[in-house]
Parts: sequence; C-alpha cells; structure tokens
Amino acid sequence: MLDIKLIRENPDKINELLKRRNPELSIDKIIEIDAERRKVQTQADELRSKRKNESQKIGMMKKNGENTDALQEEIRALGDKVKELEEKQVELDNTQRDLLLRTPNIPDETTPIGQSENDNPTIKTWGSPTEFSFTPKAHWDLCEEKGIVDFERGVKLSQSRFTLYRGKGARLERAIIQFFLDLHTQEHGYEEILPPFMANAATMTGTGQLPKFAEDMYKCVDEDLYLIPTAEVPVTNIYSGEILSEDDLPKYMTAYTPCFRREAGSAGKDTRGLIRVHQFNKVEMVKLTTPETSKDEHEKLTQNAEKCLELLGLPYRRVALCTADIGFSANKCFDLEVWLPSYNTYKEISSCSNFGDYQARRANIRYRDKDGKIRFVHTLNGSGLAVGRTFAAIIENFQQEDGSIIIPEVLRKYTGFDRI
RNA sequence: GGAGAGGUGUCCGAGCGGUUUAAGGUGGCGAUCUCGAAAGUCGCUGUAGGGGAGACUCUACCGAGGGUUCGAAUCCCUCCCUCUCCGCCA
Repeated sequence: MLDIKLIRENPDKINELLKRRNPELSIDKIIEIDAERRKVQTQADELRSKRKNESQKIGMMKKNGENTDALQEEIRALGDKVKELEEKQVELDNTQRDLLLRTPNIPDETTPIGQSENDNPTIKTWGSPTEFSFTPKAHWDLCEEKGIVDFERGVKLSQSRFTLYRGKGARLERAIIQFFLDLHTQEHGYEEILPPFMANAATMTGTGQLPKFAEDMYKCVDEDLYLIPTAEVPVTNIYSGEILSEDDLPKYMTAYTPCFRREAGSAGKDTRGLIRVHQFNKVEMVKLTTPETSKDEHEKLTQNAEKCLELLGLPYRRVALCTADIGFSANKCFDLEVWLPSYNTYKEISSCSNFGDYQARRANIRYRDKDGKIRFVHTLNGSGLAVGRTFAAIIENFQQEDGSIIIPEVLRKYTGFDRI
C-alpha cells in the first residue's frame, strides 16, 4: 500500500499519478479520514494518559487507607469516554486501511502513459515470426493428434479449462519446469523454493490479491486458505513481518508451483488449448532488494526471463506495459510475448514487475540499512516462464510438415527424446 | 483426534491486579582502563502511531481478538501457534 505520510505531504502528486492509471482514482477520501483519525487519536491519547495517572493515585491512596470512591467514579466516566473515542478510532483506522489496501500502486515516472493495452510500446524484438512452408496447426489440434494432452478427459475430471497431460506431453511439461529451475539456480543465482500451494488471507493481502481480487481465486470452504494464483504470493511473503539485514539483500528466489485462477470475467476468451486454463504450471522468480537497486534488478530479472526464450529458440518481443495496463501492485512492468502461430501474434508468456515498497509495506518486509535505520525492501517478480504457454509455443513453432515436433536442444537431456 | 505444558524485548528468563517507567542475565554499541587485546567498571540499546520548529513529549504493543476492573503482562472467554505423550496416517 501507499505510504500515508507520502499521501499527506504530496496529495496532488499522488492523485496525478493515480489518474494516469485510471481517471476515477483519487486519495481525497483517504486524506479526509486521516485528518479525523489523527484528531481522535490525540484526544484519546490525552484521556488515556490522564486515566493512567489518576488510577495510580488510587493505588497510593488505598495503601494509605484513604477513601477513593469519588475518584473512582470520576475515572469510570473518563473510561467511558476513552472507550467511545477508541471505538471511533478503530473504525477510522479500519476504513483508512481498507481504502489504502484498495488503492493501487502509483506508476513509476518511466511507465508509459496510455489508455489501454494498445498503448504498450514494444521495447525490443528477438527473432522473427516463424515461417512455415505448409499450413501450421494449432497446438490444441497437434496435442490431441499426438495424444500428449487429453483435453476432453481433463474436462471430465474437473471442469472446462482443466487439462490432462500424458505420455511425452507430461514428460515435456516436467522437462520445461526442470530446465527453467536449473537455469535460474545454476546460471542466474536464485535459491530454489518449493512453497505451500495454499496461502492464508494475510499472505494474500501482502502481495495484493486481497481484499480487492477475491473473486479471482479458489477459496477453501472450511479454512482460511486460498489456492495460490502464482508462486509470487507465498515466496514474496516468506519474510513478511521480519526485519532483514542489508547484508541479506538482494534475495533471489525461484519456485515452481501450479497456479490456480478462476478466470472470472474471461468467459469466451482463449477457450481452446493451453493458453488460458484454471490450473497451470509456472516457474517464478522473486527478488527482495534495497530501494537503490530495484530498477537495475528489474532489468536483470527481465533478462533472466528472456534468456529462457532465447535458449529455447522461441521468437519473442518485450513490451512495456502502460499506466492503464500495469498490475494493481506494480509501479513498472515488462511483458514478454512469445510468437504463437495459431494466434498469428505475440502472446504474453512472462510478466516482470517492480513493486517498489508497495508490497513490502502491506506484508511488512523490512531491512536494517548500514546506518541501522529500518526501511522497507523493494519486491520484484517475473515469470521465468509460464510453463503451459511455453509448451504450446514449442509445439506450434517447432512443428514439422510431417506432423512431428522437434524438441529444443536444451530440453533433450530432460525429456530423453528429441521429437514427438 | 485425545491428554498435558507453554507462547514476555536480539536471545535466555523473572513477573501471577497498583512506584513495572517490563527485574536479572546475554548479545550489540559507546566510554574507561591498556602498548594492544581480554577481563573489569560505567552508560546506551525495541517497534508503531500522534503532538512539537526543535531539545523533547504522549499513547499503544508481553501470540491474536474480546471481556472484567478506577487500574491487566498478571484474572476470565474465544482463536492461533509451539513442545511432550498417546492414537491415526503417506
């Protein structure tokens, strides 16, 4: 969440930045509540202070055998007043906190201003769209023909948008996961994490999924637990509520997890194949850094994700998300988009975001700097990469005229075969 | 799941209704002593939110949330977590 002090001191600046996201956003209400909240707190503090001193007097008087009835009655009345003010303060605190939790991060100054995803500038392009001497098939057709993804039975077992990988398909999916994890741990310096796949409400609030996006997640009925929509959630929250040493930073962590998303509101979108499903695999990279280094670390993290695509030989481009398109908690975001022949366009396969101190403030992740001062860390993350979409891109881009699919060189030691 | 024990500052640990302004120790920082170091001695040492130009000052925080009371770390209730034993289990 945003820093209330920053809001208080620079209301116009914050409003201007928020309106770059969406003209309807404003912190005016928060400022109003903040002023009243402080007034009430001052009053309550003063009364509490008085009560404390007077109560101590009663203790002394009783020891001396004096009568305290009148004084007790007086303080009882004071106590009622304190209670009244406390209730008011709690209410104002909660309202303010809720408003802050529902206010998105302010975009970085370098985030391009725009009205929709159409305004996302392309930063770079690697490779060029795959050309075929025959009419290429979509991955959903190829996968069925080869028997490597059983879409129908996936639906039977669960629901639409659930998939069943089998045989070489299951093996290829696992190979991709392992390739990514090995790359990030062995070449890019990340620590491998295998987190819980369910997280509680506090954890979900830390990274920004709650309270605003509850309907996007699967929730357990009898427990305060949600299926994670991304490894970002458990991994970023590993150090929630803790104070790290500056020597511990930066932290590089990578995790494979399945991701569960209800995809509410995307009915009719990407209905076929592996592109948009309720459960998919992803390898995520997460960094905790000092404020001074987060921009550099963001660039490096994005390059780590690009490396995945380059080693696989998949053509892609990098776009900078504009103010209308960046995620709720992010101040800056690059998307990597892979060339997908069936869509005849580039399709998102990684999202690399810098959150500044927005998540750290929500999750209360801090560090002690060289001068002993306690500050919030910066958090970053990016997909490295979405595994299902990588699978689809491999199937489509490396299909041959005879219907076979060539496995990229770097995956072969994990698959044990070079062709499907 | 059953029975018991317990959650206090960096850590250990006392406190069981009123000079607790959380004892004492430990760790850390500083000073002193020393050629230097150790030991000793003395001092400082949490987080958050208010107020103040500032030196400062007020409030809250003893797992979390309620309650009792003039007053709660301390008594009561609910929940969470940890440990021990038993049961069950991959």
